[in-house]
Amino acid sequence: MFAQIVVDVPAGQTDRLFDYKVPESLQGAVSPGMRVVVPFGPRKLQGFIIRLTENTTVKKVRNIDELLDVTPVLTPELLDLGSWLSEETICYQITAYQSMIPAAMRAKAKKVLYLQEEIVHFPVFIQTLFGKRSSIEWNKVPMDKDLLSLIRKEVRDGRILLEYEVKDQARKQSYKTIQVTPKKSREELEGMAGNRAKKQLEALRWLLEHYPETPVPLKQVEAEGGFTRAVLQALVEKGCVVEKTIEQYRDPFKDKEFQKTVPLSLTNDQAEVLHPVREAVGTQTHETFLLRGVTGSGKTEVYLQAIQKVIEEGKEAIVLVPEISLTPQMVNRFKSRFGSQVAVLHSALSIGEKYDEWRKIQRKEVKVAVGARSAVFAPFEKLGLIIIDEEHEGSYKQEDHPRYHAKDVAIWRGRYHKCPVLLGSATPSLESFARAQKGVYRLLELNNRVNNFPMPEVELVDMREELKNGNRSVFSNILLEKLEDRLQKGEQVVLFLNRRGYSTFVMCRSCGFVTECPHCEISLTYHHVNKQLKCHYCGHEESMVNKCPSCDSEHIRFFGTGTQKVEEELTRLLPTARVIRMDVDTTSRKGAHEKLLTKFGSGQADILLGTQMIAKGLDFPNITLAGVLAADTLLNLPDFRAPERTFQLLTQVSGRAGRDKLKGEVVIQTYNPEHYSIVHAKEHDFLSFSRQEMTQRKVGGYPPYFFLALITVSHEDLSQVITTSEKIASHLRERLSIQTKVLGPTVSPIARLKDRYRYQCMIKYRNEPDLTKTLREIADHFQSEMAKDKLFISIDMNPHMFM
DNA sequence: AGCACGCCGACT
DNA sequence: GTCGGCGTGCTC
Repeated sequence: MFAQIVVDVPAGQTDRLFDYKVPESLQGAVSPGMRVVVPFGPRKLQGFIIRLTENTTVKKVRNIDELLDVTPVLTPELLDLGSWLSEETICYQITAYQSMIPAAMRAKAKKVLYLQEEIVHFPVFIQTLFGKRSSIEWNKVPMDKDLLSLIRKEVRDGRILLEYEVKDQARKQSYKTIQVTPKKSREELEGMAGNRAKKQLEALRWLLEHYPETPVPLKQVEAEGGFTRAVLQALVEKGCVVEKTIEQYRDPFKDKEFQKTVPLSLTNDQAEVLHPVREAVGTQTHETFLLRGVTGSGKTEVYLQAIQKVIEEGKEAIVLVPEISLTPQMVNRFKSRFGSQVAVLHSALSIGEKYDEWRKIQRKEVKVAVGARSAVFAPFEKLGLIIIDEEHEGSYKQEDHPRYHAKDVAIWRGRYHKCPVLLGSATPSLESFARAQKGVYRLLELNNRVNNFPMPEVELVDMREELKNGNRSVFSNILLEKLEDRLQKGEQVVLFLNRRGYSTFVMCRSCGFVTECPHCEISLTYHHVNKQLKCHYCGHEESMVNKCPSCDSEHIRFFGTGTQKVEEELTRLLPTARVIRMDVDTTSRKGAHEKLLTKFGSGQADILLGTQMIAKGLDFPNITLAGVLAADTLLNLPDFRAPERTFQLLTQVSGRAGRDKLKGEVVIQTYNPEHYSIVHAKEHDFLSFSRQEMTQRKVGGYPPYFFLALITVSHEDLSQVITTSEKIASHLRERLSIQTKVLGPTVSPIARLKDRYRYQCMIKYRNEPDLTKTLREIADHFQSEMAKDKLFISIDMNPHMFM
């Protein structure tokens, strides 16, 4: 028997199936979707079995080395999905498959050196390298030329053994238990009476008294009974007790209690919206629903009751939530309703915790998977419903390979399982909304808030006027007044600013010199905490200078305001205010995100100041004011979705205020108060916004009227980038139809990133059936031609980021 | 991707 | 002669 295997080498030349022989010992144990270790040239690699065959045309087949799974990690469906995904997003098959399983199961190949003789017989260099060890990992060996050649020689002479190992990182957590075997123990007790094993005797008596029937964790026996492991081990050897290793899930929610909730009674609107979804679940029909529901209209309850139906039908559901809003609040709602039937796949979990949650799904121990983008690959086999909450969110598009959109994957799986897909949002993406209006998706609407609370009053503040009136602070007078008012009343405020750090750029006022990242064409952001200048794109850091490096002047000033500076201003202007700042810098530590939110929720702070991450998901009744400090930061980005993102963000931030009995107010500060995305956001008017934005898209030739593909070429050498991107563009113009527009090549909005110059070509098309094929040819052609030259060509179908 | 193999110039 | 530089091609 033979197995066709995809090996873990993401390269054009190896992006195909390799045949291996299934050794006798593994016959019957192997099946498609399992991970294996195979020899590949001189190396050993991880691979996935795609299918099993009876024959092969390959002359010199080698054996599968090792089988890593008992149950396939990829179901037949996921194997299919992976090959579709690699075609659709133009990535290697192995990349697609690897992204479907948790990181812990992606075994990495390792090279290890083993000394074959006494260390003293080796040259000094090698002695110091190994120290007291007899083996060392290759990647721990310093890249020293002389040392490497020395090692090479020793390997050739056989004095050092070079081994390739594939280590499965998947570590199951387990603990040991012991259980007494009463019959054997009684016999032994009598026999032991009077002999020297006093402790053993004691331990046996203790066990028989306290835990005669159930297994007890070893730890517990040590703690409660005060016996040491040595004593218990002796009893195990005598056969009086049996030892068992019990596998344990790491429980990320172990210290938390979930109050059980029951389905709430629905409003008429909710019931009307829920009905067709439940029906589709019941009749097993694939259909994509777009649920547009204003903030506070009770979408989540609709989700919960739709899932209820799925569980009643004996099926399973996936719920996707944007990474950023995978807050405890959101998770709680699902855990509270469905308890232990829920697995949560969250990026804040450790690799081990993610692995455990994933395994609960694989073993069918749960019915619902709640998680960010990659949870769309949850290995369920009886899917009854896939929900994508906040479907317009950019985080559903993966920005590196495979560059998939969770929505496309969800719909593919929905078709496969004949189950509905439910997209929900207060501000649907124009792509989805247009499809719903054309009848491709079915549109469902919730136009009223539960309990009919009014939408908050939104006030626009023209910051140009403020400047004219001599106010140079980040806060308009109106906002400051309202802040003071809320402080006095003891109500809470959220303030939103889309820039972290202290200031966005640092400029010398004498000569105009701006400190830029030496590796990117991006100005450095000043961080006040450690007085460092940081590049937010490559992570470069340098310390702040007092003098201009260009003209020696001391007139260095900070421009552009970030969250750190706002925090400082707040404490200056409102000394009594207790402020919590939430951005990447304060939430990078594990659990920090949750801690800060809990602190705010329990009223230990008055003002929550933050970036994107505070815009959604948080739902505190005492917030009566939401402020957007600079609505234009998003609007001015070089991206055709900028108005759409601005509208969505403003709507979301508005939704934070007044979610309970207290009336909410919103203040939006802007330099573009007449921009349609801001005006319509003020009026909470999605339909007018979408109508106007659609005409913009039509004129500009953007989605949903045209599809896009973006090709970015990058290299350390600028001229290489230009010639290559020109070649690609002209090749595309030759191959693609006349209606398709190939724009560029032009400089990328970030012209240089991590020491690489960047150019891009944009393809706008409506109907181009062979496009992915053509693009794959380009990728193959140039990548193999220039791979050694460190030329990168990235191809992004339906791009969401243009930087 | 890694790695071996092979061909070329520079040295103990 | 041998070592190590890099270009080429293969991995079931």
